[in-house]
Amino acid sequence: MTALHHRLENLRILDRDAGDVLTRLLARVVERPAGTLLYTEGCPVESTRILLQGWAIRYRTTADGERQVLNFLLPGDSIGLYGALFERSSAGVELVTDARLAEFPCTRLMDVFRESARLGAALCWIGGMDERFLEQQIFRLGALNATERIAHLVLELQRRWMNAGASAAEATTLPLSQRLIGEALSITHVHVSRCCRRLSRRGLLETASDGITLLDPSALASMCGFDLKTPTIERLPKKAVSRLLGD
Amino acid sequence: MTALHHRLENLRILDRDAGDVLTRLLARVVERPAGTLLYTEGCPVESTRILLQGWAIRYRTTADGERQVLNFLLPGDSIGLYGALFERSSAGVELVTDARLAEFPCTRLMDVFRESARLGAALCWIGGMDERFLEQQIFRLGALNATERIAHLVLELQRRWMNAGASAAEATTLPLSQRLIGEALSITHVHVSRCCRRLSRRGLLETASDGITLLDPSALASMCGFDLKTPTIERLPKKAVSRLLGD
DNA sequence: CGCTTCCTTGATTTATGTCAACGTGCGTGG
DNA sequence: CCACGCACGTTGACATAAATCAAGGAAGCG
Repeated sequence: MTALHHRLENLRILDRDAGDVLTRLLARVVERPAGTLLYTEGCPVESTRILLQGWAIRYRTTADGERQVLNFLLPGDSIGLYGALFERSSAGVELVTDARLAEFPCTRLMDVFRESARLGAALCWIGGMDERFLEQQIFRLGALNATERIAHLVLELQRRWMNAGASAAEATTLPLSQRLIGEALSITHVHVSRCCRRLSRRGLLETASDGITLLDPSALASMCGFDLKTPTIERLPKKAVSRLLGD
Repeated sequence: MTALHHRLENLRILDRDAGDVLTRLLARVVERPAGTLLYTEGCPVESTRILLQGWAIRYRTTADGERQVLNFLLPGDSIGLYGALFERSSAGVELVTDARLAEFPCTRLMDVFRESARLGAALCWIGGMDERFLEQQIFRLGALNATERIAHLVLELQRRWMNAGASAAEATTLPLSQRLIGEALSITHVHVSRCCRRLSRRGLLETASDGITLLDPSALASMCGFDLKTPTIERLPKKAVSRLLGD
C-alpha cells in the first residue's frame, strides 16, 4: 500500500470507486536518485507527481545564490498539484533521498474532480494540509529562535512521516543534513551545528552522517511549544463526508 | 461587482451556470468593524467567508503573547475555505479594516464542487494562490533583511490589491500600521520605524497614521528582488479550462 | 591518494532586539 | 471646552543572537 493510500485510508473518505480512480491515477511509477531536480523555479509544469517513497524539498533560490527551503515533501505528498492551474512553477523541487514517484499529466487532475468528487475532495484536503505546513514554517521562522526552530521542525517532520505510514522506529531518524536544516530554517550551517551540539549534549537528539535522530521528543516539544498531545488523526469531519455522498 | 467576481472574470473560467452558483453562494452579506475576530486559534469552524471589502489577517499567537501574522487577506480572498475539511482553525483571523463579508456554512463548499466543476476549480485555484502567498512570506522571512522584507511585502500587497480590482490610485496607500508590518515580518516596531524612516528619506515610501504609501515601486522592487515585470494575469491555462468542459 | 561534502570549534562582527524617553493625534468622559 | 488615557511613531544608548571568517577533522568516493 502506498503512503497516499495510507493517508487516505485514515481519512476514511475513499470508497471502492474512488480507490479505483486513485489506483489508475498512480499507475505510472518511476524511480529517481537523490539530488534529482523535478522542477526548476519558473519552469512550465507538465506533470503532477505523488511522492510514494523518499523525501524532497520545495525551494527558492535567493539573490546571493543560497537556497530557501519552503517545505519538505514526504511520502504521500503531491508535487505540482496545481500544475493544471498555474502556468509556471513558483519553486524548484529536488529529491533529498532516492525516491519512487507516481507521475501523471497535470491535466488529469481535472478529470479526477469530475470522476470522483470524493477523491477530488481528498486531493483538495491534501492541498489544505500543505497550507498548514507552510503556516507552521512561517511560525518557525517568525516566532522561534534558532534552537527552537530546529526542535519544532524535526518534531513536525517526524509526525508527518508517521502519518504517512512510517513506523515509530523508522521515523526516529530523519534523513536531514545540518546544511539542509539550515537552508530550511534560515540559519547558517555553522550555527545549526552549534545548536545541534548543545541539544545532543543535553540528550535531546543526535546527529550523524545519515541524518538526525530524535532521542527525547517530549523534551524537544516542551522547549519550542510544539503540541505533541493533540493526536493528528488525519480524518475528514463527518459533515464533509456525508455532504459528499449527496446531502 | 465583487472583488471575487473581478478575480474570477480575469480567470475566464466562469460560465453562466457557475456565475449563478457563485451569486447564490455569496447571497448572505454582513458588515463588520475593524478589529473584529472572525476566528480564534483552534476554534471549530462553522462558516466559510469571502472577504468582499476590507483587509484582514490570519495570525498565530506566540508563547510570549506576541502575534505572528501568517498572511494578509484582501478582497476576494477566502476565510476558512477548508472549514469543511478540518475540525479546527489553525489560526486566528482578525479584521484590519471595516469589512464586508459573504458568509455561508462551510459544508456548502462540498455542494459547490458537485454543482459546478468550474467553480470548484476556481475555488481550488484560489487555494493555490494562497499557497503561493504563504511561500512568498516564507521567502521574505527566510531570505531577506528587515528593510528588504518591508519593501517586498508592500509590493506584494499592492499587486494583490490591484488584482482584486483596486484602482492604481487606491492601491498606493495600504491600510497598514508599522506595528502590523512588524508582526507580519517578525521585526520589532522600533526597527520597522527605523527602516521606514530611512526608506521615506530616500523617497521610496511614506508612512502616515492612515497607512503606508508607495512612492517609488520600481526602486523598492529592485532593492528586494521583487519581480514587477512579469505581469500577474490571474488566468487559468487553456488546458485546464478545456479539460473542465469535459475533454 | 586526493577530492568533496559534512560537521565542529574559536574569534570577531553585525543586524536587530531591548529599554527608555518623548511627541502626536484621537476619542472619551468629565 | 479641557484633561486624560491610549495607540502609534520616533530616536538614542546599549545588549545579544546569530552571521561571518577561518581553520581543521572525519567519512565517503573515484
